[in-house]
Formats: sequence, structure tokens, C-alpha cells
Amino acid sequence: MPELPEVETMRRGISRIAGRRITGLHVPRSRLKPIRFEPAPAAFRRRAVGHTIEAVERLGKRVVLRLDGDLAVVFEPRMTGLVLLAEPPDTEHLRLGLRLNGCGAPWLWYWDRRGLGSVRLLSRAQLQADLGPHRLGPDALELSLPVLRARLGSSRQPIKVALLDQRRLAGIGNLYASEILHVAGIHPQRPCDRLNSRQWRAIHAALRQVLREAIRCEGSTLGDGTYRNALNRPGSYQNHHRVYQRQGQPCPRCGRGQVCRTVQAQRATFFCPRCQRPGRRRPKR
DNA sequence: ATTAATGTTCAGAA
DNA sequence: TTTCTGAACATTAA
Repeated sequence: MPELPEVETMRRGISRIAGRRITGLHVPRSRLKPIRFEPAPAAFRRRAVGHTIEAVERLGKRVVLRLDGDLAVVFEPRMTGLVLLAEPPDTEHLRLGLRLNGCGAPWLWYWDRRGLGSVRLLSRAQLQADLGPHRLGPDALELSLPVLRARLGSSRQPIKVALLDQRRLAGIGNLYASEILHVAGIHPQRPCDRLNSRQWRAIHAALRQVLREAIRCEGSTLGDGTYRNALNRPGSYQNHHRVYQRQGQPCPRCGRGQVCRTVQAQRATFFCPRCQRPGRRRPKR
């Protein structure tokens, strides 16, 4: 579930570790199936220990520690991964600890309940090959309106589905796609290539508004309570959700429509059928 | 007890 | 080229 706002919150929460050196690695033994670890823990330890964290960055939905020596540690939380400076929620699902030099919180943890995420140590070349611009589109937060339109405008995909494509633009996931389109007043099934300039402007504005507000709230902690910031505290944007997982409830915008749940590309989509009209068919000549 | 649902990414197919 | 489908995994709710 961590999407751009949650991952950005993680990044900010651990940014203070910049300048510290990795002095050790702890990989808890567990009965669970191990997460994707690259390279294997022994080689990871050999190559990472001794290097200094020069910067803490975000690439789409991933947290990247830039190390000296052209190395990078990439955390990819996918569904349930957390990057923490505080004590993890439990030890059962703890996957990795990085010991750092200096006083204060000397451990950086990676915790992942479902274990779909990964931790990788990559060279600059590997990072470029795996997460370069041909694999990841421009960051959703820094996207200008013309770039947004250039990257989505000619697609025949429904707008909701296109917003989730990380090669087109990076950072938006299932929750925020529904929220953004509700704020923009656009039906999620509308094909990209049939949106007009006014509608692209609305999507661009809504995208920025929703993501910024969600970051301010430190992300959304859903019902299962999995997502936490780096200090193991929940976000609060779930209290501002307009449509996500609110099917059957009245639309907070018009007050009259009932929020609908549908499925697109095997993912749940939420929208108000009254505020988000499918739009007219192409005018007859 | 079984099944569905959860959301992200990738491999492989259409 | 573009788009679509299923699998990966752990847990909870129905």
C-alpha cells in the first residue's frame, strides 16, 4: 500500500541518517519465506558495511540510500514494507537491520508483513538499468501539465489504469488514483485520448493537491493498520478519503451520489457516478 | 474450513 | 508497440 505519499513520508522520516556509516547488518532468521534480497545477505554485508550514506532519496515508490563508492541501497516496500528508525511493530516480520555509526538511533530497520517487498544493493549502473527513466516515468509530484499530457494523452487506456502505470509517471497507486479522479471530477473509465484540455488541467491540479495533502498527513493508514511512518506512528490521510473504500456512502462532494466500487484491471476503483460522469460519446460529426 | 480480498511489480502472453 | 493476466506473499474477514 505504500504509494508516493507514504514512501515520501518514510524518506523524510529517515533522512537524518544521511552522513552516517553502515557498520553492520542484521538479518533475523525466520520461519517465513525470505524476502527478495540482492545480493544474498553475506555478499550484501561484505559490500555495504563501511560505506557512508550520502543522501536519502525516493524513486517512485522506493526509498534509496545513496552510498559513497557509487552504491545504492534500494528498499521496495510494495504492499506491507516499512522503513523504520523506531522499534518495528513486531519481530516476527522483521527482515533487515542496518547498524549505523554515531549516537542516537543506531539501527535502520526493514519490516515487511507479507514479504512482497525487497532490499537490494545496486551499483550506479544497475540502478540506472533497473530504475532509470525508461523503466520509471517522471515523479508524479514534479510533473508539469504538458509532461503529464504528453505521457498519457495518446493512450487508449482508461485514465485510472494509465495513472497506475509507473513507466508513464511514477508514484501513484490504487488508493490515490481513485482519490485524484474524484477531486478532478473525471470518470475512471474515461480513455486518456478522449480527455480535453480542461480535463487534463483538472487532473493535474487534483494530482498535486491530493498528493501534497496526503504527504502533509503522513500518508494513509488503512483498516489493517499496517502502514506506519519511520517512527512507527500511523498516518492520518485516511480521515480525508473521499471515495476510497467508501462504497455505499454518500459522496462528500455532491452529497447526493452514492460512492460506487468497480473493478478495473483487477483492482478496486471507487468513484461518485454523479460527480464523475462518463462523458458524452464522441459528437456525431 | 475454504475462499476472497488486499495493492505493487514483473514475467510472459496476446 | 501496447495492453492484459496471473503469480508472488501473509493475514484477515466472510
